[in-house]
Amino acid sequence: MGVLALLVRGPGYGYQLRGEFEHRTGGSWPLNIGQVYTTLDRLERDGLVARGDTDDDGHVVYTATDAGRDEVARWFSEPVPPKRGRDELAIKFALAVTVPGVDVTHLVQVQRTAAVRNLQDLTRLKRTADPSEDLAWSLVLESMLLQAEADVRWLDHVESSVARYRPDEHPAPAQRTSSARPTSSDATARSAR
Amino acid sequence: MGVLALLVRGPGYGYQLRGEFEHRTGGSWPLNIGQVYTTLDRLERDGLVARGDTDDDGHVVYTATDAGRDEVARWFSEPVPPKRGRDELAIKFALAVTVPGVDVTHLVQVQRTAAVRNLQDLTRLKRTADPSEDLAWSLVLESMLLQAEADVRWLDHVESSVARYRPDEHPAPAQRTSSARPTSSDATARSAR
DNA sequence: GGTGCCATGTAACGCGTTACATGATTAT
DNA sequence: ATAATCATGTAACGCGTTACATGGCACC
Repeated sequence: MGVLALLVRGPGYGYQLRGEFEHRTGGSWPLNIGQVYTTLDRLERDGLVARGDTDDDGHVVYTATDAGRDEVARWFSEPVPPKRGRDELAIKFALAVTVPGVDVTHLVQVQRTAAVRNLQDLTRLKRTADPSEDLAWSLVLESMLLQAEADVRWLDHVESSVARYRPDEHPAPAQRTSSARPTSSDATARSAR
Repeated sequence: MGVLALLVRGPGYGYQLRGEFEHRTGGSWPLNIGQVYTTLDRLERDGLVARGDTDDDGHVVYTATDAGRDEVARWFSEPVPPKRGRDELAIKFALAVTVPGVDVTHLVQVQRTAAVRNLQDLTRLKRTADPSEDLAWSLVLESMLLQAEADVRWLDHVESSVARYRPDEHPAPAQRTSSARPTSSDATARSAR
């Protein structure tokens, strides 16, 4: 659908389409060039694009057909399916709390470290992006940022849940001074510590 | 890895493994039974599980090998790869603001409606879940909830970004009469020509 | 005369999805 | 009896990923 949508803008050829797609995502979503051509083949097979003659520069130019435009219009008018789960992070912890002998607390630490680092990288990237220049890229960046924040929040939730419901798998932090442990509150503040 | 991890708990057979996996996710992550068997074949091929004889009830029992246990242990010790993008929602909007003639504001509305509904469904589900009973399922539920919340937040961000940086594509809500409200059919018609 | 980018492909592999086939046991 | 559930598979299809092959062109 991404390639097809780009062709709705106007005719184009494989190599160029990859470049435009990757540009919209600031290069963070590498698109294999081989797949672009096989995708164009499939789109042609399904009657969504038409392969034209090579242009003056020898490029193999494809054009969206009416059926292709309809398909894109439909894609843009329908919401994406709710995509139930299939998040690897969630699956991993769902199984980690199921399989005995897994140090869930340690796993939380490992994952949070990775998530926070990811958050920092994205924040750094954000400073170099200009939404008035590359609106698509800045939107994608913000999407990844919010996703990373949600990951950190969820990891906090996992940690406190394990502490609450599986105390035996949660070796207490030695000090039983005060249980002034923030249960689930501000994830961003905690992760910035 | 999910099937393999379940086998680390102890021997099991295909049908049973699917049941346990789906139970951990409250049935919200349907696992095709055919794939379970092909997956077991592959795991056996790779030496991660061993196919034993059929038990007293005639079940084909598989057992995790040492290599399989190592593999699971490694999986649980390493963070999930950051998974750059590939979020359909983000891709859709990145292209929506790229392709001319797409009613981005309307698309935001459609997506937000779906996201909010999703949020309500999940919240309703959450009330029926007991974390002390099904910790895995309640963690997965919370993951989906936070994801849905992040989606809504991001959609708000998209809307305000479009209003700020693409004011021409953001028709002001100045509907004083039976206004010419841009509908999906308008978007379809526009992009289909 | 290399190095690197532009440009178009082909081939192999893995795996998720769907559909279908088959038979045993259990419930109504 | 018959419908549902348990249980084990096979086959076809689509598609993402990776690797490889080929050739033109530009730049140093």
